[in-house]
Amino acid sequence: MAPADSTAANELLAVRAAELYYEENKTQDEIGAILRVTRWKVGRLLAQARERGIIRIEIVHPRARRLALERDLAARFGLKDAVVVPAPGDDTELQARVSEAAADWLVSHRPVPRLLGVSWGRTLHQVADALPSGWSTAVNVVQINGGVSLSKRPGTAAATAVMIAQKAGGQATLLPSPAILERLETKKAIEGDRTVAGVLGMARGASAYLYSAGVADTSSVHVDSGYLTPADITRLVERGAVGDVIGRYITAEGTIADPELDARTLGLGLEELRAAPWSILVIGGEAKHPVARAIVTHGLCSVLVTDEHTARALLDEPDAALTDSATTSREDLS
Amino acid sequence: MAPADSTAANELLAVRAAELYYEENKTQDEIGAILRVTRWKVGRLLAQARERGIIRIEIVHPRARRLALERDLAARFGLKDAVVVPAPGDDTELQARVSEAAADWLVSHRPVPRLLGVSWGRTLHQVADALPSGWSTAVNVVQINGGVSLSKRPGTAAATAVMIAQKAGGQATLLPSPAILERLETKKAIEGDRTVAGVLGMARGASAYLYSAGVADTSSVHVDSGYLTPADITRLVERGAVGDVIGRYITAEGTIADPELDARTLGLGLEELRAAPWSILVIGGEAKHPVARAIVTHGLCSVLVTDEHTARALLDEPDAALTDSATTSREDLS
DNA sequence: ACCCGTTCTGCTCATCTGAGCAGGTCGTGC
DNA sequence: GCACGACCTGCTCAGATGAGCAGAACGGGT
Repeated sequence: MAPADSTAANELLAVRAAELYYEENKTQDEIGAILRVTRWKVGRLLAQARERGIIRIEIVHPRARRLALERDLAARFGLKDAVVVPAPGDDTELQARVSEAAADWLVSHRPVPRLLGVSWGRTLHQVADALPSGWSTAVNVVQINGGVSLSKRPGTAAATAVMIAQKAGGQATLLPSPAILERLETKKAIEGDRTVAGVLGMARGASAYLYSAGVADTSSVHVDSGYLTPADITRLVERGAVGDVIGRYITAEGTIADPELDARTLGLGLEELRAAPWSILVIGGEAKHPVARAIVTHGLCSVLVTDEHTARALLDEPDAALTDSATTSREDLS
Repeated sequence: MAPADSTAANELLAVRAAELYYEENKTQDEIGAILRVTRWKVGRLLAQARERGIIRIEIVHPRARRLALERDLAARFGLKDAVVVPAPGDDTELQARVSEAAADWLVSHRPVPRLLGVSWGRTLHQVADALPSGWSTAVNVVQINGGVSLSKRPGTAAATAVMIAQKAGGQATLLPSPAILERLETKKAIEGDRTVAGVLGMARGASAYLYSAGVADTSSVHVDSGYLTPADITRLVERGAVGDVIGRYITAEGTIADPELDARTLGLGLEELRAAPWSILVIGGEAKHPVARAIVTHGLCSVLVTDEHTARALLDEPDAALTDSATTSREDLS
């Protein structure tokens, strides 16, 4: 190896070259004249400076993306696509950016889905909002899980689906049913209803699913909507639930946390999500890291739209194959 | 003007183009294919992105410099040269970087000074330390103000000068005298001494001066060395002193704060500094902003080596000459 | 002293990129 | 309805840049 002295001298030269090139907009030739080296050496110095991270290039824009993270996510979890946006400090702003990015993805995604299955929630509503009118032509929309009929703000679930369809000049088909039923028989009865069965059938044939996920805590929409009590949530958490996917609470291992409750939950199943050609998960924020990990590591989505912190959290975790990750996830419960 | 929609669409395109160009190292041609625009448009989008500040390029390195600030400083204060280094959080580190930058400047400065006049102090000592052995050939060094004979660490003033000379393979000539004398007669007597007069004469003929400056407070080396009492400092501050330059306390207006004290101070005068072809001020840190401003605005240095915060502080201050058009001149800087 | 592998240097050449220009597009005012 | 001007687009062409190569310089081992 060359003596340390020459390395250090080169590094200093590289810094000077970088300053002149990037801050002063000089050509490599001019820089060569100033630093008394050939222009080829200037080129090499700049290449070194870039490699060593002396030059930091950042794209500062709310709509910027983190392509490197996207590539890593797709490779690590076998995703068809990933979208990662920079995370602002503000959590509300973060949700907005992630939703906007999801809307962007939908707009530019080809082929355009003939029929889009959607869930509902705050995130999905923001995605709908962010979609430009006429974002596509004749995309029909179908709900894939029960709505919020008990909600304090009734109709938001329906409004989301309708808005998405309307803006694409298509029709929305709503699932006229609560998300979770109190009794299994009721659920079966509703499921057996011709209309409901028809919608579910249509939903199963959708060419893409768009959904978000909730956290298993008392701030959940399910509690808010009256479908679950705080006590239900506590029980779910005791059973290892990290959050819900289209109404179904799952554990870190990607399994149903409470089969009895799940049986009373109306809508598409996890397997249908997993089997779909395009299942797009839109999720952002620190609180959702555990659910996001559960979904992504168990193949429940094929496209992930998220923020860079979530992306890094997912990538930092050693591979799920390691057994002791189970014990680790238990600690989350305490 | 074009409709807002197209502007926004362009901005988004510009962001995508920037990502592909700077993060993915794609050519403008490839980007054009991806974004479905011509490669010329990609070039224009990138230019726009750069103009609008969407792309931020930063050089992260301890030896990096702030060339834009250097240019502004030189233009604003009529300096022959300026060196501005990025400021780390740590103040000790900052001093080290500024000193190192001063050493770098000396090493690469042409023509090499035949005789270099130096002051002393912590900063100067660090500069000496940072100089590489053999940084130049046959540069002789002469002290330009009295030393710290009363100091708790005697000899550091001498050591600084000697080290600088030694590393350049030259001779150091020391000024064998205290910095400030108690009585005017003593000062005159010493000044009249053949040796001292000879050194001072030599100092007046130096081709460059290298010095730092002290703050007018009780942490000053002069107090530490016993030349001044805290009470003296208080009196100086009352008279408007902001700090000392080669032992002489000056006000923000660039004038001698206390002529009586100044008369008892042995060494080069301010006028000699001002008249010198190369007078290099090495100064860094928040506390020294006022002295730095006094020196720089009154032409006492022709080369300034400092940190970016000090540089910005100097530049932010509206010009002393312009009273009401201060805001206008701010805009000019952008 | 000599050889060999590694790194560095300056070069050619093909490619990439920005400046500048002619023609097209759009909105505006008469 | 039409002409005008501002802006945008795609182009030519020259200058800037990176890949790849042959020879030089260097360091270490025998």
